[in-house]
Amino acid sequence: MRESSSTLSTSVFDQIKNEIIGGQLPQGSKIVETELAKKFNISRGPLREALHKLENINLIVKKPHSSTQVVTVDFELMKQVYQMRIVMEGYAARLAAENMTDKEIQGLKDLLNTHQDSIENAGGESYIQKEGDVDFHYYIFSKCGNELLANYLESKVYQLVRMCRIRTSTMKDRVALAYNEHSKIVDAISNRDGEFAEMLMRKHISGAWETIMKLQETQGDS
Amino acid sequence: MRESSSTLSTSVFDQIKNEIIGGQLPQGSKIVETELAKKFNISRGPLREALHKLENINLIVKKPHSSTQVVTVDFELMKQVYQMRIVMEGYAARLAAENMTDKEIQGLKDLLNTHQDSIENAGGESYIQKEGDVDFHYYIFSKCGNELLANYLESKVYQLVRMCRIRTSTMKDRVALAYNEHSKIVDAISNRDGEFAEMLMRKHISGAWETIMKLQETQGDS
DNA sequence: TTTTATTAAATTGTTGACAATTTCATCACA
DNA sequence: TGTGATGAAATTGTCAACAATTTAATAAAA
Repeated sequence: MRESSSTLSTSVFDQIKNEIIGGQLPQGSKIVETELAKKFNISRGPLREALHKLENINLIVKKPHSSTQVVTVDFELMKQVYQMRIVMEGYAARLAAENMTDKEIQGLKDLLNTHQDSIENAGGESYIQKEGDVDFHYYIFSKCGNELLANYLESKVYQLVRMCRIRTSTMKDRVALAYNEHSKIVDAISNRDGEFAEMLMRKHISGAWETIMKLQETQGDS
Repeated sequence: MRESSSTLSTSVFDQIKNEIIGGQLPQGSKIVETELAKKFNISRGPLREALHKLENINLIVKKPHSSTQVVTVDFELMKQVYQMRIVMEGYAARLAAENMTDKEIQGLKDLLNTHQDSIENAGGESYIQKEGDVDFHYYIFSKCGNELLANYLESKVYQLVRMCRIRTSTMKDRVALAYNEHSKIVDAISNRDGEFAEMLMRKHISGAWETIMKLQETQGDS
């Protein structure tokens, strides 16, 4: 996506991040600085900085003088992550209704239309909708007017969301449902009804979490 | 408070943090690694790690290859910080009402009583109540059952709150008012009414923000 | 056999020197 | 006088060696 790798540390940070999210570095696996440094052909200095950044976005956990591990996204953590989404994205929707410019709201409507098209054309192809879902949520919180909020969601919450293998996108039914819910949220924002937008967004994400929980029960842990 | 400084990096991190919050390192002042390293008698390695951590809790801002500055807490940032307090602490109160054990709720009631005593004894001495206010809020979000949420408030929000010089505690009237509002919040939590607790907490912090805004207007910027 | 010291190996924390980049002052030129 | 190029100083980024700490492996004792 972004090509900001002006320094070795940030470059390696991006690479390791992708490997963790992609699963090449498995959850819970032990991280040894010397090994990783050799792997990326850098010294331990910038590597340690990269690891620090990864720790700060909750992708690895460190104990001083001791072990460093890739985070394990268990059920409890995922529950907390979705609680954070519920409260933060809910409020972001409220702020968006209050602060977005008319032009930005029009952009949101356009985004929604492209998603509708892609759903119709792909006949419910889940992957596209999944990306669409992410785009939709990104659009709202990145333009809500509160950088602290947007930055936290992007840098800490969504990294962990990506690491959750079980996705609502695997449920075909939910694609259309999600679109309808998105549509109502856009209406509320367009009507400048912040309170309603917040409530709808909370319900929307709560619903996604309920779906994940059900899948978790039927599929077992992962 | 805490004496966790098992490593040079964390120790210096704590020291610099205190200097920033205390004002010895003024807002907006330029940070030079070599200077700071000399000041604390450490090399630049651990210092850089400390600076990275400080960047992560929003106390300094870095541009790659370029300037590093202590954050400037202007009105816009403070507004965003209080928005975050409103939404996150509101939700924490909801979770607390749902998740706190009976014993923890009793502890909250006890805490409230000690505050009442200190108000009566000190005759409205603001400092004590200010600390009491902080204790009250800390107690709730640290026992809400969501570590991510608690950690966020502690590490990213409250550091910035401390840097805001203008405090509601300077208004004597607000001390008693705050106590009453705290009391109602405790009742809602005790009654396991999460929705009400969230609403009350939102109102409580919104009120504090309104007070700050008024002071800001009369006193001018700072 | 189990438990507890003791010691060696592995790993992280720290340092000072070196390289790359940016910033700022100086000077030439229009 | 103002503007842009040039180079020196300051500052950050990177490296490889060293020190401190933890982990494990081994041996001694109960």
